[in-house]
Amino acid sequence: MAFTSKDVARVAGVSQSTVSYVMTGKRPISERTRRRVLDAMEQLTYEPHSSARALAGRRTQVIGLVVPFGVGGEVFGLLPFIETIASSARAHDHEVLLVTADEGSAGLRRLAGRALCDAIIMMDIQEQDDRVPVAAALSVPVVLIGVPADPAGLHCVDLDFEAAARMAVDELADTQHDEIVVVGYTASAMKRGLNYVGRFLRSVRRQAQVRGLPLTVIEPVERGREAAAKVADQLLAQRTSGRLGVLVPHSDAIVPLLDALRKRDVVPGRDISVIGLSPDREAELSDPQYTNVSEEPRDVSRRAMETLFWLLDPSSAVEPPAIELVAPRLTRRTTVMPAPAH
Amino acid sequence: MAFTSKDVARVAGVSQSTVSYVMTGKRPISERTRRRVLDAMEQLTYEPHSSARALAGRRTQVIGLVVPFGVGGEVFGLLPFIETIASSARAHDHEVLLVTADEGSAGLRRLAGRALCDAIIMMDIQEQDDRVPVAAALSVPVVLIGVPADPAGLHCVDLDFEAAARMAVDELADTQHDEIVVVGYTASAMKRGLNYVGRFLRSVRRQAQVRGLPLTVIEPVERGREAAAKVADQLLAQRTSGRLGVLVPHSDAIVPLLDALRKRDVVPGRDISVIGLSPDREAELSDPQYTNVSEEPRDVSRRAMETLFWLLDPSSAVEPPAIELVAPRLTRRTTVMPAPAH
DNA sequence: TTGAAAGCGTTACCAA
DNA sequence: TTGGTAACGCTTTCAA
Repeated sequence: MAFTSKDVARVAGVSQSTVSYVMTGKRPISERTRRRVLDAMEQLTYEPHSSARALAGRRTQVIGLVVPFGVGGEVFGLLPFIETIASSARAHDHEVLLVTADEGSAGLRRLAGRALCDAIIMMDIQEQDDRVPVAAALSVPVVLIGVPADPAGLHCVDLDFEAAARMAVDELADTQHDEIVVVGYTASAMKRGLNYVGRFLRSVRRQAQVRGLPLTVIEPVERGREAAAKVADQLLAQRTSGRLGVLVPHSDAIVPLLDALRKRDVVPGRDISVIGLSPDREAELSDPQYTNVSEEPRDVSRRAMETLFWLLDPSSAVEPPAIELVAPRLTRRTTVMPAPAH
Repeated sequence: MAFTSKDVARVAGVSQSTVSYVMTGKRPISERTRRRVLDAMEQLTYEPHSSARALAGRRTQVIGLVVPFGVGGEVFGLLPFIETIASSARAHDHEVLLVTADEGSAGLRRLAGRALCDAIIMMDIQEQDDRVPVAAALSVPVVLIGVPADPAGLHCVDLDFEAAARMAVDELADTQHDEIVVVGYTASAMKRGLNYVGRFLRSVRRQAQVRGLPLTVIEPVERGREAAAKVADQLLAQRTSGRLGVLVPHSDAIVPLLDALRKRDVVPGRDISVIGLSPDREAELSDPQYTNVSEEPRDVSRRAMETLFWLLDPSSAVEPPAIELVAPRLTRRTTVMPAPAH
């Protein structure tokens, strides 16, 4: 049998409303009363009933998190996002309610309609995303991790994929490569229209032009090692000159490709260059460790949560930008040929 | 502005309690009334207020999920668990509230004390786990994924690690190996006292004895490729006879070890045998694809949820066993030497 | 500085 | 088959 604030009030010899005011701090309380109430709480190991609190106070202290489950593919590297969001929520005394993306707009309507949460973080945004207009019309604030074509007034936070593309192209240009091939996304990823696919590819094209490098995009690319083998052969056929740089924006595709190249006695970092777009951990644990541009999930999540808590309490700080892009980081490892010393 | 059941009642021309009974179905309602209420709901896009419902009905329709975040290591292969649990919860019209393991017992007390959920699933159980007695004393049912030394009356569901060990040893014995080495866990995993570490190792020892195979356990094993290189050297020194079988129960260690062996021109499946304990997906995507015993996260999660919903509504089915072990599956790939044909 | 009491939006009991 | 109403355990207004 759990205790209520009424029990606490009785033990402390005060009114129930006083107990409430001690908890919320919304009214000055004499030190003597405060002590007695806190002691009573301690003694009873009192915990406030969250539903009662939410009903009366119109605040659930819950953040809804829409994660890309059940949508097929690309759950790679998802955990750091969830982990960071969960810990940030806890730091603000909020809980995290998980909703899977396969519920689509219905999940959003349920979260808001049933007053299950105070705010929502939505991941895995598509370039054209049905859920975005729905989210924008919701009675609770929504922050997107990802940038759709039309954010409909919602706050967005994401990696700066345009900058990521530029950094990768620049790295290859600076090290005197004379040709770039992008090993693109899978047909299913393209069909899902993930927002960053386009953002990355468009920026690669632009920057390759700026740096005067010929560019080919191999697309779609299927998964698995047979597909990787085919791509490897294609790359080697493509390699007219000696300095070909390969960009692989799809985490899953990198390791199979490196394996396929090695099997053909083509050593990445000596005979060919490869830069992946992937979590640092993948790049470090692979063999060979590959040069990568990181997706910075922790930074992105942290900023998204800051934006969200600002929306919940705008007085607290200065308004975050509507679209906030986190700078990627390129880490040089072993798979890019150094510039020839001539 | 959201509508309430009172609004629905007004539109339908019935009392508010009738609206409630239409939703819960706990009282016979004439078809005519039912239709009018449902129409009114539709018209207003009414959604019941979850906190009000939870307060009055003493049911939150929320499942608390304690996941191993923030505890360092071993979040490998976690997603299939979460994904299966989330989808099973939805199928029963329940939400999932995420709590991270780094909160320890405090998280459990909060979940139950604040009436945040109706039941709890706890993952990542240690052999001696402080949280287990706390969980057992809670006012809400708790199901463990994992089997602690003392389950304190709680229901447990997990892979049958004893059977997994037996299967792996039998596979090596049946293919005429004459020596087994287990590449054990990291010092940190051992210190955390994960429940299945002991369950697996004890069973390997027993079964090796049954099959009359000499057994060595290398432990602790650190992460990364230098550590893997050291282990590889140790294995090759160990290999007195021609038929050495290696068991690697730690997912993270398998690929680095395979790489290290290959670098030493020792081909797994020809010169040495390796069986991993890991998700199937890892075993398939690695190069070479290795023979593994699967952890069956989906089966384990599904059964855990069935047990949990039985605890919430015992009338519905027959009581699940207190400790439910899911049979592992061994998939032969390329890393076990076939028995010599003599 | 404190208390009493009116909600918050449901569920479920008691009557009709 | 239905309606009225008392909880559920808080927050917050109004009074003192």
